[in-house]
Amino acid sequence: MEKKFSNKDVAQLLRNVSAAYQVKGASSFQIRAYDLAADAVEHASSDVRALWETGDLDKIPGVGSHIANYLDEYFTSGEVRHFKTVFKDIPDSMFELLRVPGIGPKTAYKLAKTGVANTQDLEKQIKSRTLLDKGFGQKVLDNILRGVEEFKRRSDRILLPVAWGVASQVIEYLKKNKNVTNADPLGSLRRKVATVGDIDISVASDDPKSVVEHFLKFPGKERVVEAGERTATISVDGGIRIDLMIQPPERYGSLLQHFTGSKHHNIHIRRIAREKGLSLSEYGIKLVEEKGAQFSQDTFFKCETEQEFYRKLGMGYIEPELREDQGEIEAAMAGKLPDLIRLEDIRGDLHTHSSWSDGQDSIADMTKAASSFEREYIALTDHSYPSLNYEKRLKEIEQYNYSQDNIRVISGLEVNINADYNLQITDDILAKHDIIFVSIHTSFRQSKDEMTQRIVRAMENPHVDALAHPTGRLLLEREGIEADWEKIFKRIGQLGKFLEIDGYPNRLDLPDNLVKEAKRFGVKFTVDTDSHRTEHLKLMEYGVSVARRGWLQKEDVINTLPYPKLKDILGIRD
DNA sequence: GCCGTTTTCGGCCCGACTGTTTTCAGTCG
Repeated sequence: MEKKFSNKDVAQLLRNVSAAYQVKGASSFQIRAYDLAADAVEHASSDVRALWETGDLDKIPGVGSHIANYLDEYFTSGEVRHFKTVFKDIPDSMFELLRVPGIGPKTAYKLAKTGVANTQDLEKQIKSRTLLDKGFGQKVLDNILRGVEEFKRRSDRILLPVAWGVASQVIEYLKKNKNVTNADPLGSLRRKVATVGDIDISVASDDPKSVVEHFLKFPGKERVVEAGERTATISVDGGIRIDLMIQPPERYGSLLQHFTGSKHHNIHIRRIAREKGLSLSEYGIKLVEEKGAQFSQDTFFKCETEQEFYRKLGMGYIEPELREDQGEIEAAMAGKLPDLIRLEDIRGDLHTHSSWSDGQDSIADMTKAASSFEREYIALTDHSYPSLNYEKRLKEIEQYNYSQDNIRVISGLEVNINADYNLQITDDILAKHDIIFVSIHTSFRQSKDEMTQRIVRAMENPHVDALAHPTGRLLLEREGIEADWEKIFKRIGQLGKFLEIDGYPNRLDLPDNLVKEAKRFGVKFTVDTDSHRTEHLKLMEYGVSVARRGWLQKEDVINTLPYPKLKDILGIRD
């Protein structure tokens, strides 16, 4: 029951209203209003139902008085009378068919009306040619069928590092064409969102035709979805779509800016541009009407770089990770953008596992590998299994520190917070280690109040330093826990303790929006890999990308400190 | 339906590709 009211469910409801409006030919602005509200709800940093409870629904940008009233009715009674009339005469199957790529509201409606029950039925009916004489041409049906096949195969989203890997291969391949002067990822991938839907790539070239031809021959290609003059789309293994966009080098900045998004960021800056009489596109900045005397009538700025693009709009350069319309535009205009943390700022990794618990490699191997990444220190934080021989493990770490001076090894543990609020092991064992992470690994579905208490009590234990992967989410697998984050952040801030940003690919936890929130409470962070084998140690960049999306600077993150300072802050004795 | 540093009314981002109803609609990003 509770699931029906998640942000994702509410967003889906609003998208369905938008689709129904499109079928019924409502005003395009009304349609867009529902789409924007749906996006805003889906990406809101708070639970939409919690906002409703406190009467703060209209604080979500894009949700105004009308939609707020409808949602009030929805949360109160489970349905909305107005929406029911909107959905009248529209078969339910339309909304399922909409999930197939290439099928929009109009087509979905038409299919549903001809009696297509769902995607399986759609596939069957296309193959048995029953739809041919019902207003669909062969080419359209072929295209839909390919969409259905793709839909069946693909999972909704891809983990950031997986997408990054595919994109890197494509970019490397593209650069083999001598007409390609530059190539970069675009979209949510470039903004380093935790999961991405498809892969967009930009290319700077004066010979787009040859680049498109080259792209269509990419070795991993499954099929060509479309191919034009300066854009093309292919799909690769697993139904992942790769979009290519090409502009000449002198417009490359405009292209990057346009397709990096986010949609909301671009809508906002275009609104600001319009107020200045400017129109923005992937071709550049164009003067549409004279307002003030800054520009002559025929001015057109192509923008070779994004820096130039933002400068022309009177803003500082906005890093891609910030482009979510979460205050970065205002900050850019006021010259108050943060100086974001970089991968090079990281000096050590504070959350890793060895073969003492569930890791694959020995402490010596983990440490050598960390040293090869030029880390100054590494904390081994094995799980606090009750059966572990803690004394022997501590001895091994101590001896290892004596045996070399390339890297400092810090003795640590990752300790479960039990459902009864107690920690997995006793304080006397905790006291013998230099860093203690606590984390939730059981009873994920406790009530919000219990969960909040559980975490706060654990953090109040004087031996505890940091909360590891705070929400416990597993991307594409499991939702995070429900807790009163504001309360938790406030308490951790008071205690002067730390929140972890876990960079493990399917965690990326604390999530970026909560990172930004926690920073407001003065909380400091540690960005770690949670490595379980030596190869994982290189995944630090993904943790850093979460930190950047959360507006963190170097000084917000304790493992940017040199060891002597880190030692002080963690209270490590010699 | 949303929204406000000239506005509570009158605007609302911009363009590519495909198929086909050859002047445009549908879909996508």
